[in-house]
Amino acid sequence: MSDRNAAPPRQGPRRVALSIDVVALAAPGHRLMTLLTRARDPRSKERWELPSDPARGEETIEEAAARIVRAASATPAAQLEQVAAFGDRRRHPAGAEVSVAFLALMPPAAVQAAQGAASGAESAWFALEDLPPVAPRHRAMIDGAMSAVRARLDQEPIAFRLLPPTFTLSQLQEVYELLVGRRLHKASFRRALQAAWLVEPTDEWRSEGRGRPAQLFRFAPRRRRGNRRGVRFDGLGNG
Amino acid sequence: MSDRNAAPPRQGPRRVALSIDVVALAAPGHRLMTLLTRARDPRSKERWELPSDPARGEETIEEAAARIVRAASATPAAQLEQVAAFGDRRRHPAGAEVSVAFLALMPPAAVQAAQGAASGAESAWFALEDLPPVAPRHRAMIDGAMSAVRARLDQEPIAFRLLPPTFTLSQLQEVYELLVGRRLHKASFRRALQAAWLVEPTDEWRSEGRGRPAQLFRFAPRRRRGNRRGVRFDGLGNG
DNA sequence: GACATTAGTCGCTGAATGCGACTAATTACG
DNA sequence: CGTAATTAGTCGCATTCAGCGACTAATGTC
Repeated sequence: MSDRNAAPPRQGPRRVALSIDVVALAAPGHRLMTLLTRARDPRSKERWELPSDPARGEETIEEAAARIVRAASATPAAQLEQVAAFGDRRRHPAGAEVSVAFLALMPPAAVQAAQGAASGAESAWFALEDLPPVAPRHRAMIDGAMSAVRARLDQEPIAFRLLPPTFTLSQLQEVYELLVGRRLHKASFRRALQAAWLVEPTDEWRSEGRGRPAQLFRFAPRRRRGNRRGVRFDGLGNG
Repeated sequence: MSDRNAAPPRQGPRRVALSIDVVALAAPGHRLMTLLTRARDPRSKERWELPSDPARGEETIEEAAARIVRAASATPAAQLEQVAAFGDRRRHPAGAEVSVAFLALMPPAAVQAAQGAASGAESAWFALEDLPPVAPRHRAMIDGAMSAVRARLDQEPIAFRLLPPTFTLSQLQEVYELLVGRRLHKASFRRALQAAWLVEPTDEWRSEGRGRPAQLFRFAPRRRRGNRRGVRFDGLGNG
């Protein structure tokens, strides 16, 4: 991608201060969490911000996002998706004119790994409903990332990237409930799941304290005779 | 992280050659069309490219997209939506390292206006299935724009922006069919439309040559008791 | 051993979808 | 004229699908 700073005709578009910012999302316990880093600019109004950095010379913006996640978290992202570019006048902590936001889906292990670190670490996980103040552009990115999640939830296997490789259907349902923001009916959820051919059972069972043990499943999508059929719920009540 | 090779705090992110590019979409006759401009760089491999320009100093990226449309077409966009940022290694005609693609929904009048202009004009409309070669990044943007259209078609009033203020239901169905890329069943389409409370009839009728005259409708969405209900079709056959 | 707790399934009801077949109103053509 | 062709618009059936309560199953707690 060319920095043809040589002589002739055109030397490419105007140069703009551009940042890549990452909304890392995890669902460890019973709530959604995101990863923030300490403000690097001591004059910054807010004390926390999204992991962010400019893209380097020969780096793709998606590669940059992956690197930024690795720098802020011990665990790499299970999946990276672009959210949008933000080029309005909302303030960015590093003063970027334009920023590209990425959504990083993180396995629950990423949060547990961070818990072990010292509490004075450079980055920490926060519950989404209880975030510290962040710069306006970062707030817009977080909101935009959650909207994107809800919009794509029934098209892409987002929930599975927030779970360990093997999980119970109750765990899966809980993640879906966190993402769509309401309770789902158990029987309907499982029926929709079966129709979508997304999971297959393992022969393991987990007994988690009280109650009947649950069967473990793994993510195993099957393209069944071209019937791409997402997991759709319209208005499931409480279950 | 960051090239902090300088001395004091931080002086904002690295500057990157950034362009704003627009996929203008229209549905004048029985096919989808997009607007291309003549390649501005005489050494360019391709002779046509998407309307494109860097964002100016105090301009929002969306404002820049609106300006770019106005520069390439006499008619302004009926609606602008961001598609995505493209920052991979695919070639951009102006050598931009990162580009933000916008989708511009254009009324049919935009194409008729352009037909009147001289054939040697700086921009021209091309049928989507029969585009001249464009740079790889522009091709990716066009494909991405069409994917975005299909993904958002049942959430947002995209089809209406491609129609004149008043239209027949057959016209509306044709636009939907062009956008989703398959035929729809007439009765099911109208039923879904009615359930979504998106149109209201006018008292005008249009007789278009042979056949029974059709009633004209206008776009008039109603938030009916909180039932946000898009126009959903799963597998409508031919009608 | 009764009870609480969690997992998993069944089956009914009402709503939504796929689709063919119908009526309606106009032009084309002999 | 009158009949066919053409486009608009509606009806109603058969099937599928979503919402939901109620049930059984397997474990731990007291």
